[in-house]
Amino acid sequence: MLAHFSPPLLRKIDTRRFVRATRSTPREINRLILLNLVREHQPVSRADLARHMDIGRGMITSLVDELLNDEAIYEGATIDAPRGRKPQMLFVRTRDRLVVAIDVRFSRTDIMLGDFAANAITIESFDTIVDPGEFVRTIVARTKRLLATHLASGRCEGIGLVVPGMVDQRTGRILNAPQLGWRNVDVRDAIASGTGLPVQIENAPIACALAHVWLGQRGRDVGDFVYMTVSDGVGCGIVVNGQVVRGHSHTGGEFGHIPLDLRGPRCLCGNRGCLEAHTSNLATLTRYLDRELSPENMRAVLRETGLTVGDVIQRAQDGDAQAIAAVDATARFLGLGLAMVINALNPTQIVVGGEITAAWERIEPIFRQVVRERTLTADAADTPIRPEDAGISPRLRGATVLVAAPQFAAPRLA
Amino acid sequence: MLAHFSPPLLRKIDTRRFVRATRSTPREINRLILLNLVREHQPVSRADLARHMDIGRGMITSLVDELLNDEAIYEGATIDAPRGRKPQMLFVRTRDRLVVAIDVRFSRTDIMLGDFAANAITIESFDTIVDPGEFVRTIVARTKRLLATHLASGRCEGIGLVVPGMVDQRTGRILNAPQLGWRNVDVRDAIASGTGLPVQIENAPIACALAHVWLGQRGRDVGDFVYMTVSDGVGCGIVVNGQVVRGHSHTGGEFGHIPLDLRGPRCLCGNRGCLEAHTSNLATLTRYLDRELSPENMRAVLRETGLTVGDVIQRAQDGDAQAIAAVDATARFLGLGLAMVINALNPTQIVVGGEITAAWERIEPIFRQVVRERTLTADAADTPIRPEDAGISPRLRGATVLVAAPQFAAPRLA
DNA sequence: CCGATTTTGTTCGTAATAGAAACAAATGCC
DNA sequence: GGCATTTGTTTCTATTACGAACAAAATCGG
Repeated sequence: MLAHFSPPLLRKIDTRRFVRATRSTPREINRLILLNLVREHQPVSRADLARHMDIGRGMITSLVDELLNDEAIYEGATIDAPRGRKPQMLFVRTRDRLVVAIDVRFSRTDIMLGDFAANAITIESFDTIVDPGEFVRTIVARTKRLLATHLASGRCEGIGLVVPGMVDQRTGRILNAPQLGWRNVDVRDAIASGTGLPVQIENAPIACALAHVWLGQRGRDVGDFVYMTVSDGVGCGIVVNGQVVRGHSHTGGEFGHIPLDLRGPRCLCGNRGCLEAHTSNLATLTRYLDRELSPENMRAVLRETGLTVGDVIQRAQDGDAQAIAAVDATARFLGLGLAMVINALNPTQIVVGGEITAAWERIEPIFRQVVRERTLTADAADTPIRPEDAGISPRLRGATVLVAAPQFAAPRLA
Repeated sequence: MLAHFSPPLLRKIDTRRFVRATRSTPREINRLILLNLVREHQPVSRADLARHMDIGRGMITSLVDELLNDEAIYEGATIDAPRGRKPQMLFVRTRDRLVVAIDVRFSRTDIMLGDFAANAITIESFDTIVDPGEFVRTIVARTKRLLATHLASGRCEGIGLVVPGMVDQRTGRILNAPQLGWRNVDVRDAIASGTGLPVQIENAPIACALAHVWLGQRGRDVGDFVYMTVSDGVGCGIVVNGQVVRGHSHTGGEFGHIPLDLRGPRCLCGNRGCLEAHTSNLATLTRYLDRELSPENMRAVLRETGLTVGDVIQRAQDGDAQAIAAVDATARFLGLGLAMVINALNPTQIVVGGEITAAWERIEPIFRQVVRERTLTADAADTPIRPEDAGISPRLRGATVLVAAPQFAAPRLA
């Protein structure tokens, strides 16, 4: 008998769109498992793989031959062993498989040429173009130039595009990206036909969560966690049972617009008291400036003062009482948001990304206290909450994963 | 190549505990698909199944023979057809496969002997026994008597136990059931050894969600939805990507203790302003009585007045202004809770269970208005919200499903 | 230096099984 | 009663997991 989930998740087979097993199904599954084992244990020998999979070495030879043929993996040097024939090590091919990763933000757009492991070859940056047609033309031109310049580095397998908004995965359309003013815009197909490359598009928090799943530390359990971005907006990428939660109409993870206080500050979404209106960069900034947060005066505030949250955090660290108060208040509200996520989903951990993580040492004890007060069990209260690792933009890493991960992801079956 | 999720869910294969495919894997998968097809399309012929699965009839004959041998299905009569040989219909065996379903609530416990389709043979009810040892002895004795009395009805395949609290599926222990005062109590293994039957235990909202998945209308999409119980407590059973969400420490779905208003009424959990403190039966009742909701005076209020939410709803329907105000307020707060769920998970639908559904026609327009105000897209605002169908207790149906569903659920693979 | 030992990787034979096609059975129609 | 039509079974074949034998490559001990 096949093993069932252990806790039983009791997934019902959808009798309208199931995937039947064929004679080649076991081979495809095992080949994929093998590829993932190489990915996580490389360098690794065939004999090691046989032990990991509890399968004969003969089977491994045949599966490895297929993967070598497909250029999914390659053979490296033999390695010293204490006794016996020296094993030949296997590696996943990443260096010469290229991805164009694009991160579109409110003011700036980054475009990176990198390999399958999200190692950057070049990064360019330019002011975000709000007109969709112009945006597509620029992306196509820059992509072509990048690839022409780095022709020798390898073959480009696709373009990953991360946008600040909701994406309909079926059509590839951007349903709503308030920061860009885009509603029901299709840039995916235009870029794909312009460049001749497959384009994957995804909303930012989900892309960051995927980056964490696929490029996080080896061996870390990433089956159930939440990635919370606290930046211009506040949103969550949710991973449950190893899979991303997109929601029925692609608007899952919008914890940012759950109200903390019905009498709270006005939010850009039009309501009052949203989590986002309490904890976004703009919320912290306006709190520091003692101004009202509203769609109307937001750009004005930014222009007049030229301040960013980074500045407020810096001033807080320099002892500015007003800045300390503003950041601490953000930390308290963030605690309520985190408690909300914990109560709703009880993830193994929450990863927090965004500028506010620069003040981690200050905010951590504050939000932790609130989380303790607002959760029901000791385990839940102790849910690990970590800041996103610094380094390459998690969104560019996410964009890369959009192209690379499908080659490694588990198939749908039954 | 195997089909990938479409939208790509990019499930990463867990390289520490994957399930490898063997030579018999395709057969087991296809056998399970076949069984589910019979379940959803019965009565159904072999030729029909071959068309559904896009597979040769020979294959079907052989798979059906296996299922007949295992007594998972049975052959019924032949059916009239316009031309050709009359098809022989197949059915899933449910009538003579028995389940003891137990629903433990705050004051009463129900125990039902039913078949695999949750058709009741007998239902008994008794005052809930709070002492775990005494509880186990009573359950064991009643189970034995039930089975002895109805020996002829079939073979009992297990006991399903639904409790108002968090359950650790690994150990089967009840971590915390505030209404019963149980903390880290193991009744599962005691009942199992006392009766010699396998016992499945689950928390109430998840069990109700599972009942909806497995016993809901045929052909309805149940891959992404939330079951919200609004009763003594307020909790959610979450189903995402076809699977139940339990959470890392088994405390997922606790939307009831997310605050709506930090200055709101005190909640039994110790905090202020929880959704539950605004919308539970007790919250509605105390609001009607204009009393404060608090752990201390709650039982007193119940004893003094002898009132239930049912009474308040009845009075509201009879035109009692105070009752109308109380119910309408509950509806508004419920709207905030529903909006919270929609923003967080964007489910295809939300099913609401509990006494409050008796006032559906009154509360529906009120919470719908709040949901519209507090959601971000038109699709989200229009999320179908339905009351639980009346009839057999959804919790007893859930208890039955705990025993029956594992025989039909999709296997873990890769 | 050479055989024994150990470990890695390959090849080959066997049993199981999906898939296809032929066959048998049952029914209505002309 | 043949013939068409549909259902269900049987038979055959190509594929493939699995196991075992085999070959290769290294160390070690005498």
